[in-house]
Amino acid sequence: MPPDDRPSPRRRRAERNDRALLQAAREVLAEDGTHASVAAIAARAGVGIGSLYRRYRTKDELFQRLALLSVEHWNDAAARALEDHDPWRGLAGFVTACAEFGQGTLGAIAGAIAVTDEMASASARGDDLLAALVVRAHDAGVLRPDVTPVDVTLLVEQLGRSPLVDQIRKQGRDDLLPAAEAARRRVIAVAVDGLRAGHPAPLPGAPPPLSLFSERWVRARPEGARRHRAGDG
Amino acid sequence: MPPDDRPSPRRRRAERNDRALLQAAREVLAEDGTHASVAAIAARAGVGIGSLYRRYRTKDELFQRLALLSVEHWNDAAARALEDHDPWRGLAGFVTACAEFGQGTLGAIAGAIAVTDEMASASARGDDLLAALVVRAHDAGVLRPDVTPVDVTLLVEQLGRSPLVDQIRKQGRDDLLPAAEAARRRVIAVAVDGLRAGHPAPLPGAPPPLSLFSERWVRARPEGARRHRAGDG
DNA sequence: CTAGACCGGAGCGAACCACTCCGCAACCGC
DNA sequence: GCGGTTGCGGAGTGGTTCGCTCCGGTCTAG
Repeated sequence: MPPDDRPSPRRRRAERNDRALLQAAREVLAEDGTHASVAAIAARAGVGIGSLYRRYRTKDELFQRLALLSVEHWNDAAARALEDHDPWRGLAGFVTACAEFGQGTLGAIAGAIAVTDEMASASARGDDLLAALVVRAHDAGVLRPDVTPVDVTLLVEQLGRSPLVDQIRKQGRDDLLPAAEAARRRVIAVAVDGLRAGHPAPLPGAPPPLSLFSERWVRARPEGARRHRAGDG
Repeated sequence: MPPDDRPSPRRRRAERNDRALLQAAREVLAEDGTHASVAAIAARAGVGIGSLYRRYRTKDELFQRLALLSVEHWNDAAARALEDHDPWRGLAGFVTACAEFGQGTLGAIAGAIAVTDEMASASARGDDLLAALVVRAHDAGVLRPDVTPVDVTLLVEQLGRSPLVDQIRKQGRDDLLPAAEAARRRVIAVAVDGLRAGHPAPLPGAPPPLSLFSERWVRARPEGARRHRAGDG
């Protein structure tokens, strides 16, 4: 083993800054969506703009790294869920972990950044892991039978952002944050319990198609000429 | 009664424009949050900026009207739910109606606009109506006993925005919109079913305090000097 | 045909954006 | 101690977007 695994105070501070930057980016992205600014991210992280730009050459590069880490967190959570012998506890824990991690904040930059090969392959692996989780739960009869992996993914995204927490953080009411996060966990628990088997009425409509996701990450239409005329024709 | 209740083509068009403006504002607010611009709202409504500013003196005035209409929709839905003799169907229908209406988009402007007396009193009436709905459902034993009205409100807000639908709308993929909205309804159905009585494990943590809401609408801190130092202290 | 209500959008100053550049302080080998 | 080096914070910059005003054009009423 290398005896010098304490890299250097210099490097340690840089790594801490990097973590702070990524966490700040998640928070600002949750609050400001597409309009999240690098200045806001740097300020939230307590780091200068210059430091941010030494680590990431552009804003897009920062967001790409954020997206990759998010997919990897998804995969880790799914792999850990599969190790749990209880199919329901595994699936419920997976959804809860992803939701609390803030998986839903990524929707804001979908279509705004380029998808790297690394992201695509990690995401494909995530799809397989989730499919395995869902199949196992279905076989055990603990998951309501009309739920598909796409439904689960959408639920994770839906729960992965808390308007309450985001807004309280934006207002700087740090005193209310713990209560807001606790409240959020209750809402997540309610929604996750809705996945259980044994509901009287089936889900409405047909299962959602996979294309809903595959098309989400293509770059947005270059020209924003949507017409919604309200005039008198 | 006035015999002239067909006002005039002029006025009818103005009213149509107003409805289009309000709906466009809801959509743009859902997509862009705090940064929603009047230009985007007017364009989405297919209306000139000048027309928007003739009807509403400022951007804040438009948002205030939007907030008031949202509270009134909440109240109407709650009153209609109380007329349903089935306590569960009433409550579930209420949550579903509010979520699909897009009640959650309002969180973005909470703290950014002033609260009028009209909004405050309508909101107070809404609290009473929801409390009645929840009590009735609890008495009938159809609602999981550890759920409070605050939990229900938070769930409505959580479901009241669909990242998927918002982003697909922003990308202009109108062809995918129906599928996205159908998928959204399934997620809402899952989460609402989680409110039912008969779950093995109680909700985590203590019931959330009312202060989470009462404090949300106060104006944001005038000075944004939050400190999150990441330096080496 | 004329008067005027009502519309759309160009234009304005201010604010904000992503990004660059540089002076400064903390760490290193010596 | 001490120069060299490394990473740092943030003022500066050109360009974009903001909320809002104002005016020429269009449709309606009589």
